[in-house]
Amino acid sequence: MTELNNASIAAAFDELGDLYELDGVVQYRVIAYRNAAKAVRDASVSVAELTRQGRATELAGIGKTLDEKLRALVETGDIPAAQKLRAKYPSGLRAVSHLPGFGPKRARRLYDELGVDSLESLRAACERHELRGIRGFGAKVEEKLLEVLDAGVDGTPEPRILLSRALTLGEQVVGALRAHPAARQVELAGSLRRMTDSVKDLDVIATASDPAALAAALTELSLVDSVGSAGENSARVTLHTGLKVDLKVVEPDQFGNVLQHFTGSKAHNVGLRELMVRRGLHISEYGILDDATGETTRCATEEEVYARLGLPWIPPELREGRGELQPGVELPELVTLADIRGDLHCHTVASDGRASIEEMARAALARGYEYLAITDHSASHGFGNHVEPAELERQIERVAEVNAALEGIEVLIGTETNILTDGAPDYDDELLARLDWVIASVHTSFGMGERAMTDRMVAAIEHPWIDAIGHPTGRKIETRAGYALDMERVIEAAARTGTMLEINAAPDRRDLDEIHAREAARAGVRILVDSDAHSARNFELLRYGIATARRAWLTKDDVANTRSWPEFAALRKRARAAAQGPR
DNA sequence: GCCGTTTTCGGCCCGACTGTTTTCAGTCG
Repeated sequence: MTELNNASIAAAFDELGDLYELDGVVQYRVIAYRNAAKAVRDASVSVAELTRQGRATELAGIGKTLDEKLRALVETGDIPAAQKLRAKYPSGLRAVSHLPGFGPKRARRLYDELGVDSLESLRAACERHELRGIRGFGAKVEEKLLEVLDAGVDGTPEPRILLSRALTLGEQVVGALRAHPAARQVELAGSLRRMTDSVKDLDVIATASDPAALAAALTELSLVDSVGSAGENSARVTLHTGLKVDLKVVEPDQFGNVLQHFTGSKAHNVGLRELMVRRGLHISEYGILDDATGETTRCATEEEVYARLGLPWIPPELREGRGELQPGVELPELVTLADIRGDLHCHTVASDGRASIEEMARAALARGYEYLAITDHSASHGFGNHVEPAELERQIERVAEVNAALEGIEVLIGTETNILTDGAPDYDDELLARLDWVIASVHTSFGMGERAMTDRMVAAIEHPWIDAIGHPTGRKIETRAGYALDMERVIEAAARTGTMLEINAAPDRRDLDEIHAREAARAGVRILVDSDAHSARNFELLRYGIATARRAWLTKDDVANTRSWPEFAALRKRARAAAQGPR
């Protein structure tokens, strides 16, 4: 049997939550399943393994009952309660309940009264005007529903947009609005401000001398394709790219409350309100109501909001309900882009990059870097753009020449060597030993089982000349899941051998992700944040790797390439082995 | 179904919007 990963366990809990909701159980029970799904999804260790060890209840939100359900899922591959409910409610009903404006209650009513059990039977019922006879439904609902069904909406969520793309657009929108004479403050909020992997839409919060004028200004931007609404203090538009933008113009004395509210996340805000209600404070986007005095406090800044709640200001990247609100928690001083002093993963024309060694080195120098490793693809890359051993010998010479010619930066000769299916690199050790730096990545045979893939990765980690693992899970955001990997074993091996693990900053990778990076750092693994630049401009992409590092609670000290070259050089596995002398 | 500076029972976040209703349930963020 294939190993149950956390994502599939979370999906099982979400499904069971939906089914219970259709069944009409008390809402808090449904919420418990949703919370459990999030806890499993956010868990940094294998929940299946945790369950087998009898430790699943250590997760917040997993109690006796959910532990039993977990055991059934791990042992049999399914949960008996889910099987029963699936037999009771046709699978098409879940799709109906996920239509816009629909939920479990309305789906259930149509099922009970009209026998609607799929999108097809729902359409038929609409066309026969049967819905208007049901309490709570009318002609308008039928009309809208047919529109939605004709548009091909099927209840599955719309694909999310990669952060890099949304942020580029968001910064253009914000820049344009800030330039407007009526604008005072203009800030991005929402998941974009939290720097999540991808976003659904874009929230902008502003203050202005003339709110209606600023709202109108948004609708007139050349980026805008269509205007949904524009009012006295808000506007909603869709950009040419399909991204929706929501602007809210608020009073300056509540800017802090609104910005905090719309930055989220939902989990953070719910957690914050639950925590504060016990202290007699009720938080909303309009202010903080104190039970004791009956007065509502409005805050001009977010700092004031958190201060009024007795908390330090929490960086947006940490607002995910992942422990940032736990009493007594010490918030880390997060790593910043300015802390980075070198990049250990980039490509040149020798493989699939666009620039020469010198161009890359000069660009790195211009960014203020103290070191740069040239790491072209190795001999079996498989996409045509690879470096044969003889070519790598010539790269060693070229890099030495550039390094000698350039003042102020250490240009390192490295490679991004492929990890073959047995875990070996695809250059021989003698050649690898002559390099300054070796990063190793999986680029082939993604389909191996978890055991074999993990063995492969651990073997690479244990290799004496492999200094770091590049994009360790191989995931592509919104496109493909990573290959099957037991990350606990990978992290343990990396910590034991002093092998670094990368946060690859390519915006569609951000791999390691924030969950694994946080766990790796906790285990004592040195984390790299690398651009994987394929052109001089690509060094800019490092900000997305830094965003992931911050979401992983990493400090400057957790990230290896915040160090000076001499300090970093000494941290490399090859340097540590040399320091220990011959074995 | 979970959980505990109101702890083993009785709570469990906040407000807007929508379409249907004469006072509100359900959905959404």
